[in-house]
Amino acid sequence: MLEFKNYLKEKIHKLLKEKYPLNLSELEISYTPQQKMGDLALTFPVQLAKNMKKEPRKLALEIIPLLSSLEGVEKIEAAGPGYINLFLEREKFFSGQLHSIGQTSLSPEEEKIIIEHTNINPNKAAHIGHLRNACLGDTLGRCLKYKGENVEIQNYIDDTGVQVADVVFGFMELEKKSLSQIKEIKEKFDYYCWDLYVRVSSYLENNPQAETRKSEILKKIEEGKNPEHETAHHISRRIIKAHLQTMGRIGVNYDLLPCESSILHLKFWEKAFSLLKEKKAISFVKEGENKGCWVMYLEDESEKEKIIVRSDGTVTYVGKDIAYQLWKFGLLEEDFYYEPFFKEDGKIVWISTTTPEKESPSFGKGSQVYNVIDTRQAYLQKIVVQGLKSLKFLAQAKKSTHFSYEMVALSPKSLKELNLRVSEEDKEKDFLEVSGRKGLGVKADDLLDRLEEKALAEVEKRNPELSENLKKETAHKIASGALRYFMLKFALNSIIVFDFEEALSFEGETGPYLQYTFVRINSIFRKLKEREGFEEKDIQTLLSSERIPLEKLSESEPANFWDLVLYASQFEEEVLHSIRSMEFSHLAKYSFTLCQKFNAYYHLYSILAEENKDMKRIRILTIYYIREVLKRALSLMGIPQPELM
RNA sequence: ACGCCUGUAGCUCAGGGGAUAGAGCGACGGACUCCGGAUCCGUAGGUCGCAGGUUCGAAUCCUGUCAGGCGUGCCA
Repeated sequence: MLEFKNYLKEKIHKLLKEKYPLNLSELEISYTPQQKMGDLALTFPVQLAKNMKKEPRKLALEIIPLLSSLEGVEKIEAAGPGYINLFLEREKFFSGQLHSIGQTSLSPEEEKIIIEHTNINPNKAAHIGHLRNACLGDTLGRCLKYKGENVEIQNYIDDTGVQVADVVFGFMELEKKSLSQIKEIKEKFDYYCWDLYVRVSSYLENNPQAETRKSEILKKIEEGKNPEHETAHHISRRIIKAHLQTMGRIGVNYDLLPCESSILHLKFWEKAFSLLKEKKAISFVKEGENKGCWVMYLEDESEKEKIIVRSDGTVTYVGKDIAYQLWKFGLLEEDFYYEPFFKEDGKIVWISTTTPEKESPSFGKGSQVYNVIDTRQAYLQKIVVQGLKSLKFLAQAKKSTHFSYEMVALSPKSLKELNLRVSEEDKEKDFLEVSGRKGLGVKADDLLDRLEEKALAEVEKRNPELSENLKKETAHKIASGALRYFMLKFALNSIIVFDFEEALSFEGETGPYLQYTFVRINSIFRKLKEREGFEEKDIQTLLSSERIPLEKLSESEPANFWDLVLYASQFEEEVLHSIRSMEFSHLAKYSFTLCQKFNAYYHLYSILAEENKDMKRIRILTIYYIREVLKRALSLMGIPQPELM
């Protein structure tokens, strides 16, 4: 449809530009609210009439005869306040759609796009908040790749930060464990650290004098070559592996893990610092409360300046982030070294190091960068972009996108279910922020376990004859699909107040509903093969042989057929729309509606039992078309496609 | 105090100038001897927070206002 609309726009513009003041960009083509009004609606006459001081409806009627040469259009009508509605030639359109399956009319616009997502502190297990981030980032990546873009996924690891230091403190000071003792811990390590981190946080709150030791640990971790550093390194690497495994469960993976430790040791910041000073992007404060600091002034003068380098000479988090952002664009004249870290499905995830390695791919040097971080980081992201602007990297500043979304919070009901204790003050609230520090959160693996357990029970109920392995594999796919759809279906601005019952649902607007639809279609094809020996390759014969006699359809079928096909044809428009608006709930909603339309159709018209050959052929082609579109939609959302369920 | 976001059906949310405001859940009532009931069909349920304004047209844009959330660290 995207391609067809582009053709229409250009053609209409060409036909009308002599007579009317009309811009190609203003020529929006939308859909009619009802099939009987036609398929596509041109709304421009209303606006045009205003500019020309004419009556809209008259203008529409005046224009219609000029459009008679549009290909693929059967009928044109004036409608409503002055719209021009187009009726498409159905057979031609449907046939065209079938023949172009597998081709895309989207095309890349960038040299290379870098997406940074997940970014979990490597000191505890991943939780539901991290899952939202990963699902969004991963889906963005999948959609951009579908569009043809060259995409690199980075997962930034803050392996030298205070959060890791906290857990090092816990092991060394609270548990008095040596590194070898830590290595011997057999329990799920990210869970172990989750609890320890909570203990440390409350200990530090009650024992402020311990901060001295913590600062010392932090410093030693940065310095390297000491027990604190070794411990931190062990913890972070082991937890990163746990995170990669967790994310692997829902089909999320990465190309590169850039580490803060590498940024420190390779002196990325020093390079960025001299650049910032050289271009006068930051200034040294001699007077006042920020005396001795290097600060950046914001474009928006109402906002106060942001400290980049503290009066003791240490750099803040944003400072390091500016250096990292510069590197992503290839603007730093410095690079990491890389080594393989983890293998997944034969694909290597690389990690940054400080020592040269024999062979490694090239990373960074993006022409566009997306940072997937929740909305609470909006201020800091703004400063990172300001940094680029101040350095006169205006093009890169424009191509730096904060992919912002609201947080995941916990409902009071979920808290109760988790047996988490909450302060009196927090009890009053409608929802509670997830907090690793307080241990308030649903661990990602726990949620996935529960989803898999429930899915397995459902599979067991329906397909008891399957092998154990197949049951488990199917349950895993359903669990993953349920979670991914759940994380995608909310608009970015919407806070997800997490509720178990809702998240564990497999009915209604859920991932499994979409998967079920897909399974049903495949089931028809499986039966066609079993009963009639009809195979996939026969679809191609059906397609190429003769025309599709839509006139053989009767009663309500033409309308239902056309409604379904026309909607399915909008897939690529939806993908593009989702990318442009960075709102993947559009894609989720679209896929759901497509399934609803299919399921309604499915209940009305049978395929296997249909005796009329022409009708059967049309229906087979229809469900084939829907399956192909649905397949692509699911894969863009990272929702697995089970054989059965 | 300032900045950003949110307020739509009992609940969770779509729709973000255009034709009759939609889903899911929950409630109630139904569905094929037939391709999978994780499905489908129907009924009830709405002053789109409130008040102004712009427009041929406003849930949508603007202003004000009320309510809630999140930011505004020499934390990360």
